[in-house]
Amino acid sequence: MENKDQMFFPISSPASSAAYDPLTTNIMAPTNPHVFNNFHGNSPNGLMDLKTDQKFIKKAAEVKEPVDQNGSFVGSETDYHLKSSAATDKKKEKMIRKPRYAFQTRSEVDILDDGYRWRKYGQKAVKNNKFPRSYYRCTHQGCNVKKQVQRLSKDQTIVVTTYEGIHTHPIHNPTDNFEHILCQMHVCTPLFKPIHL
DNA sequence: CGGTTTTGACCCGCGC
DNA sequence: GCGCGGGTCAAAACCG
Repeated sequence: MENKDQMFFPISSPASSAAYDPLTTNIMAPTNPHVFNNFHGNSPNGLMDLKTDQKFIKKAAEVKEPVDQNGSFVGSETDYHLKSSAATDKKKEKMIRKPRYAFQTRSEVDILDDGYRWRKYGQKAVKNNKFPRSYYRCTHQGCNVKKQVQRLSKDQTIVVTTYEGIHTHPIHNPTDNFEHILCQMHVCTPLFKPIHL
């Protein structure tokens, strides 16, 4: 497969903007507001029939890596099953997982501003990858959406962002953000597809 | 001073 | 049972 770039938004980003400032960064988003509206469940033709109260339990096989050997995106399905009666309440709570969606973009910066405000709560080294994975949580009160951001080791220009959960509130700064997005884009939306994990 | 980032520790599930 | 890897916590540092 030589055409692996077709799934990406090639984004020309100012290399100086390496640091993430959610209050001032309005550029370099990989997608458009319609896509992200799906994440808080406002879209009538919502993303793959999301349900806001969807509750699953993680099966043994968790999603490991949303990208295949070719460097192309893979929407490998997260394996979920119903609660086991044997588990304790606390364990059950821990095992609940929300649907996850991964985006793959080509960008010089790790943090792609999607209009929401995020707080970083962790960073981990990833096996077989010289780049760390960062963990973020939505800062909006009551919104428990998380995302993970990491680069591919074999192509450091590619950033994989994995979202978990659905926003329960409107986008932080939709209009300004989209203006910048359009300015930054080289390719348009039809090539961009969120994949259900 | 309040919100965010950093980072080591901790927990848990899984494979061997 | 043990080690490894992924994910989260939380205290300290940082910053506007």
